[in-house]
Amino acid sequence: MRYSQAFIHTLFEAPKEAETPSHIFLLRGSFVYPLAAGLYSLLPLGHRAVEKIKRIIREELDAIGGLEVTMPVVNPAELWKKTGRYFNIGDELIRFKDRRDRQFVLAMTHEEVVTDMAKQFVRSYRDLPVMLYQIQTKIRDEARPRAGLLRVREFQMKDAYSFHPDFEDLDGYYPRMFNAYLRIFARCGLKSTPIEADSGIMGGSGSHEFMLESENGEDHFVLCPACGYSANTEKAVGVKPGRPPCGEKAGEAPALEKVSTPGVKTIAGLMRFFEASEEHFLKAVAYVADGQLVLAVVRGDFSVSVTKLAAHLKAVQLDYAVEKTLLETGLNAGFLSPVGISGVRIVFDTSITGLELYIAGANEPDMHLKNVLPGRDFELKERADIAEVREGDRCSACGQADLQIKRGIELGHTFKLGIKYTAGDSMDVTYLNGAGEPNTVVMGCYGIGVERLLASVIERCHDAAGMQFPVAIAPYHIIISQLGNQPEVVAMAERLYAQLGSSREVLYDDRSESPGVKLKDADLIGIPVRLVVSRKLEKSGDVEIKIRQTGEVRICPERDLEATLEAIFKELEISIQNLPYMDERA
RNA sequence: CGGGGCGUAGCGCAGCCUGGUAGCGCACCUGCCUUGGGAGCAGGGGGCCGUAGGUUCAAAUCCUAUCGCCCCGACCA
Repeated sequence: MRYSQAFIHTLFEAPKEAETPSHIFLLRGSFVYPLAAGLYSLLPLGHRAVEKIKRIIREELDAIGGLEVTMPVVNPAELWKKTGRYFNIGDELIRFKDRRDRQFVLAMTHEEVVTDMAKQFVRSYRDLPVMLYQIQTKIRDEARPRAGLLRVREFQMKDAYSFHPDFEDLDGYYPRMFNAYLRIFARCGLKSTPIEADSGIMGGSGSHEFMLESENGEDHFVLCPACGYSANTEKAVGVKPGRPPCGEKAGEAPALEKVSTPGVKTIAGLMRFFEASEEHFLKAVAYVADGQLVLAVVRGDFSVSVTKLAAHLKAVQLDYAVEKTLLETGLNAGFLSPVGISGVRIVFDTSITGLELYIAGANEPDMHLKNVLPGRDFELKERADIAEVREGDRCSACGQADLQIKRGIELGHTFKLGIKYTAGDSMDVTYLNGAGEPNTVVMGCYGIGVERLLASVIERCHDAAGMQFPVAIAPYHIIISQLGNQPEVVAMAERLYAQLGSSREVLYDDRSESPGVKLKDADLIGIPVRLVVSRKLEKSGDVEIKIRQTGEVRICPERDLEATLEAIFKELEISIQNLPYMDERA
């Protein structure tokens, strides 16, 4: 492709809205063009890179028996009502009516549609297992799109769904998908960290998110440097350290004491007032879980994990309680306390024990309670792990090291769905087993955001000058930068373009721009191999080869060029195939 | 949805406080010249100052409303 015809319009300066590297370079490099918040067109370069990612995904999924399909984005609402998601999902799901006033949704994922297909066609155990996948547009009215392609409202997702005769078969299949995911990300040049993810109300027996460690990610996960335990902070369990002795012995506990704390509003203020550190306080937070008021209580040095609390309560909808709700129940926002209230479900975190004294709110303005003893001053009935794990908490898996908290981008998610969508009270999908008895089909589902994967590669592979694509997903393999427009230079560049074009994807920069412009553009768009043709080189019959990733420069006689390039590409491609985590294939 | 910031040429910005003929750099077009890291000279085109009201003789500038975009948070199958 000739650069002058390639619809590439790079930007000298980064548009001001862009802050993360992938966002900046995607815009500057003419890969994407923004249409509205979280909506992007893919320009020719971006489109080519995305198509290459899709090809890798197809190869890996086909290799584990996947069958590609395409399902509609417009779905009848009826189907989504059957699984309950029409009601359970908030504004993120776009709902609308057609001209006949029939209700529809724009699919944000395709469990309903694919399960409907399975219901129609899976009759016998002979039809199982089967894995269907598609690479299709997903629409989600995200509350806050951000960072270019990292979080958008319309994107292409590879979503795969597997159907199994029983949980055992799903458990057997799941590692194959797990490893296909590792291979897909590795082939894109990324080392992904699989972490345990929340399964919450979804039930099922397991879920993994594949994270790319990145400061610009929006997810947090913990990692144990000793045993490798890793999990989303929403789910991760750490050892909660006991608190240092506070001078009082529980056995001879002093009586509950009400203390006036006029004007003391903040935790910091209370700590000064009582001359006590955070862990001596009870922190109570009020939520409304599916319409029911719930008080969550954690030790003062922890915070409530909304995900863990929702999972514990099996709640579909969990929101902070508004002050009005609290007043109606006789509770006082800001001075919430488990002491002396009734008729409200209270969940205590496991950090709270009946052996320590605490300071708590008094449920009335400007009053706190001292010497609060769980078990004596309130019933310590419902205890669960509802606190968010913290950096430095001891690993609960091995007990050997302190957990680290990392930021990451979620590249993909695999999920043992179980029978959430196939159960009798959902879409009721059954097959006949060998004995002629009806059994419920068991499902798994697996997703990868394609454009996010592209952005993630750039987050990881770039320098100050621009992107540095691995060969496998670069929009072109080679860029020929013709410097100078003397006839013999042009002739040489044209010759190389014609010659190399048969075996490689070549972008030929034929513009009559100054050398600086061409070289900067070549760096910016991250083509792995750059060939320079100039008057000086032409005279000696040489071509300059520069490898984008390493910056290595070689001068090569024209007659040796093809062989040299093949050797270079072999090396570049092998260096990806040989990454250590490729050995994790099952 | 809460907090903050920004809307002036394709991009980056100045002008706004203190109202009075809309500017700069890059990009774009024409010509000459130049070709190893975003060249030079000359000429040229491009604007409903986000939108709508209001104040005023006069509004990019002051007031009100509204829309859009970005960042932080909440939320996120």
